Amino acid sequence: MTSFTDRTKASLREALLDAAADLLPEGGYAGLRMADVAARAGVSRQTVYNEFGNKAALTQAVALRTASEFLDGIRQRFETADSLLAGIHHAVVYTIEHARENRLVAAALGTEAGEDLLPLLTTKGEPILTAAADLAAEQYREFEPGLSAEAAALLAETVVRLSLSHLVLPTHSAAEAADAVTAVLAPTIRQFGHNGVKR
Amino acid sequence: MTSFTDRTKASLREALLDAAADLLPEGGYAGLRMADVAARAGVSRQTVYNEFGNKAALTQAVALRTASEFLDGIRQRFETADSLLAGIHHAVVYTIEHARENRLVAAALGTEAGEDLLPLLTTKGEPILTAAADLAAEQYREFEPGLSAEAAALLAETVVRLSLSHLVLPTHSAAEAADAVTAVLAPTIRQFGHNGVKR
DNA sequence: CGATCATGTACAGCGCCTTGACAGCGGAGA
DNA sequence: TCTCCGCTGTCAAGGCGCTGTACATGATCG
Repeated sequence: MTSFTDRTKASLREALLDAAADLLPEGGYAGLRMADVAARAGVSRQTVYNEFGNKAALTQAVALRTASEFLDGIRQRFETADSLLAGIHHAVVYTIEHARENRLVAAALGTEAGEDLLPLLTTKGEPILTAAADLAAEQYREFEPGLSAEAAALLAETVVRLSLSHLVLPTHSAAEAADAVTAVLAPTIRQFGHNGVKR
Repeated sequence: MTSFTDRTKASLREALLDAAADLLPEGGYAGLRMADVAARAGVSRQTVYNEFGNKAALTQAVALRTASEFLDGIRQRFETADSLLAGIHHAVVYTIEHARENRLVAAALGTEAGEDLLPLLTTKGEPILTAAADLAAEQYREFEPGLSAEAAALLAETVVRLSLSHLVLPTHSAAEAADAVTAVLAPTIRQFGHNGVKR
C-alpha cells in the first residue's frame, strides 16, 4: 500500500502537469506563467518550483507525460497486432492521427503562440525519443524474441524518428506515412529476425 | 478553485471512508479496528482520530456517505419521472432493490457480523433519515411547486420512513412495497397539491 | 486474576505548503 | 537611451498536518 503522503505528492504533480498542459496551448512556452500554473493547481508559486525546479523542467515534464499517454495507446495497438510489421504500421498510424487531435501537439505544430514548443519534438526532443524508442524496442522483442537487443533498439529508434518526422512535416496521410515506414523496414526486419544487426 | 490542501484533505477523508466501508461488512462495527482502517488508507492511526474523532463517528460518516450515493440515484430517478407519484414510486423501488445489492447494507441486514450496524438504519438513523428526507422534500417541491414547504417535508419524511421500513423488514417485493407507498399517499398528494397541509 | 488487545489521548518531530520578500533580467514605453 | 514593470528564480520564516511513540483505560480470554 502506498502511503498517503506519496499519493498526495503524486496528485500534486498531476495537478501541476494538468494545469500546465491546459495553459501551454494558449500562450506557448513564453506565455506560460508559473504563477498561473500555481493558481490553477491551487498551490503557491513556490510549490511549483519545489516540485519542478524551473519552467523548462515543468514544460519538459508535461511533454514527457503527454508522450507517455501516446505510448499507452501504442502499447494497446501492438497487443492486437498479427505481426511485428503490422504492429509497427498500426502504431505509426495511431501516433500520427492522434497527435494531431491532441491540443498540446496541435498547438506546437500549428499555432503561432505554440511554436516555441516545437523544440520539445525536435532539438530538445531527446527525452521523448528515448522514452518512445525504449518502449518500442521492448515491444518489438516481445513480439519477435529472436531480435537482439541492439537490433530492436536500432529498429525502434528508426521507427520513432520516422514517425516524428512524418508528424512534424507531413507530406502524406497517416496511412501513407505508415506504409512508407513499413515498406522501408520490411526487408530489414526479415534480416534481423534471422541474423541480427549487420554492420 | 479549491486549494490543493483542501483537495488533499478531502481525498484523505475519502480514502478513510473507502477503507472503513470495505472493512465494515467483514466484521461489523465491533470487528472494525481503527488500526486496520489507517493501514488500508496508508496513514497513521492517529490521523484517523484527527479526522473523525472516534470509531462511532467514522462509522456514521460511512453510513452517511453510503446514503448519499443512494440519494444520487434517487435524484436521477426523479429527473426522468412523469409525475410526482411516479417519481416516488421509481425512487422507492430503486432504493429497496439497490440497497440489497449494496455490500454494506446487505451485511447490516443479513449477516451475523454486521448486525451491530443495524442501528445506523434504525435507532441511530436520524442523520440518514434527515438527509434523505431533505433531499426528497426538495425534489418534491421542484416537481410540484404548489406544495408548501411543510407539506413537502411531511410527505418526504413519510416516504423515507416507509422505504426504510420496507427495506429493513421486507414483506413484499420492492415493486409491491412501492405500490403500497404510492397507493397510501396518492390521495394525500392530491390534497396537498391543492390546499396544503390539513391539521 | 493476569495477559492481551483495542480504544482514545498526548506530544515531540518533521516534512511540506504558504507567505512575504528580494535580486536579476528582459521587454515596453517615454 | 533610460525607466518602469512584470516575471523568473531563490530564500527564510511560519504554520499546518501526518508520523511515531508512549500511556492510561476498559474489555475479553485463558
